[in-house]
Amino acid sequence: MASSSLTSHLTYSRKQKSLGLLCTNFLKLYDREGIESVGLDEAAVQLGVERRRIYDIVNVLESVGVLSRKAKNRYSWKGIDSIPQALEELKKEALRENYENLPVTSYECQGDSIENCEDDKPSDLSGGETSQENSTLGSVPSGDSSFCSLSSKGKTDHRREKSLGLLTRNFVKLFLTTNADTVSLDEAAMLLLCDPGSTMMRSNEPSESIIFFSVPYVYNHMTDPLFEDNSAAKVRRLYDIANVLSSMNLIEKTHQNETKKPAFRWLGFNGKPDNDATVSPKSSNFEQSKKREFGSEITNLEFVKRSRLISLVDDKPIKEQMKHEDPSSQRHLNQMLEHQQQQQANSKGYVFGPFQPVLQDTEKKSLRSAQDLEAFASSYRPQYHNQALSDLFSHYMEAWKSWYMEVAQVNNHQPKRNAIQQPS
DNA sequence: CATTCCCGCCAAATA
DNA sequence: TATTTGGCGGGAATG
Repeated sequence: MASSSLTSHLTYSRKQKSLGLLCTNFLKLYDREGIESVGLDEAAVQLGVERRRIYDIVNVLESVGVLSRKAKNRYSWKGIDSIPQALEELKKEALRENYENLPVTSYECQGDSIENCEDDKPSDLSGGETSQENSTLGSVPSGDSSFCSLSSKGKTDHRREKSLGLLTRNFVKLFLTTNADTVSLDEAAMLLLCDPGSTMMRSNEPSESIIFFSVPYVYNHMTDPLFEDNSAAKVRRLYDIANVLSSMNLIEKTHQNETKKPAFRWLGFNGKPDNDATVSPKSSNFEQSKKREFGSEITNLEFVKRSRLISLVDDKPIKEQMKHEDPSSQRHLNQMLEHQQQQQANSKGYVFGPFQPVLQDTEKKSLRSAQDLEAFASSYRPQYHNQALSDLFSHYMEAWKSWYMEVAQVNNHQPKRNAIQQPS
């Protein structure tokens, strides 16, 4: 009770606590001179969110080079300016991986690593949810480790490296290695986190280059037999990532073909100006080095936060208090802040528009060469990162082909429920 | 109804 | 062991 809300009926909105907004605030709070390291606890307190949330954004941010894990509870701040560098790095890495897997179609090495996500779905009888603790067996140590990036192979095979960070990287790579700048949610979902135990694939002739963007109808994991109930759940991670990424204007949410399915468009660094009412909207012809600025000045957020921080800090572990103390008040406060922010931030979620649009000469040069490589790679047919993805890709290519044909022949109503399962 | 995605339980990973 | 990380999916808000 006692919610009051005399001044304004704060209609609770999910937007107010989205990861995107959180990311924006995070950036606004730390992306400035003088910051060289951030503590998770402070961040959580400053932003008024639970620890868990910080992990989320920090993980995706790290994938883009904004942060770097330094130690427990500590990250070193690299800054937004480090993004292009990181992207370049990612691109190179992606291309490298592609070359490795280029000559596909024949998996000589026995290997036959099970790799990839779990789910497997052993025979077992369907149903039976409650809890899936029988996870073991399927996931034996070693297994995947499918991603290459520098080193890190033996040692503690990050059992954990299965999502978010990796997912983000792959997601970005997808854009970096493709000339198409738009990918639908479903496609991304399928490429990044689908993994049926399928083994078929043959990919005899990839005549088409990128099928993605020429597929007549959009793929929908909800109705894909290969997706099988589970896995569809992981799409949630994509949403998370997408939100954070779009808060930095690295990508944009759109629609594949006009009233079609949702998709993401790659904006890259120095995203797009978009209608942002911050400072000079479009007066400057050149993207003069106007430095990125996230909404120029934070709202009076700092004040309140500060006060709260202080009061809490006063003399004991903040988070302790936060946790045990009735969270409603804090939450309330927090909501107010976010609300304010959001208001000033237009109703689109973009708070800071163009940031650091100019590239260094060196970087430009590097980019150029990278671009060449990319073109080369593209003309040579796109291939995807991890072998896992490559496999998946070819596999789906086949599936798509059949679907395509089917659709082309019938060309009636939407293709629904295609008999494609049971590849073997 | 379908899509988007926040919340936070609880298990690995670490200190 | 205690704490830190962070999968994972229920289910509420939103379209």
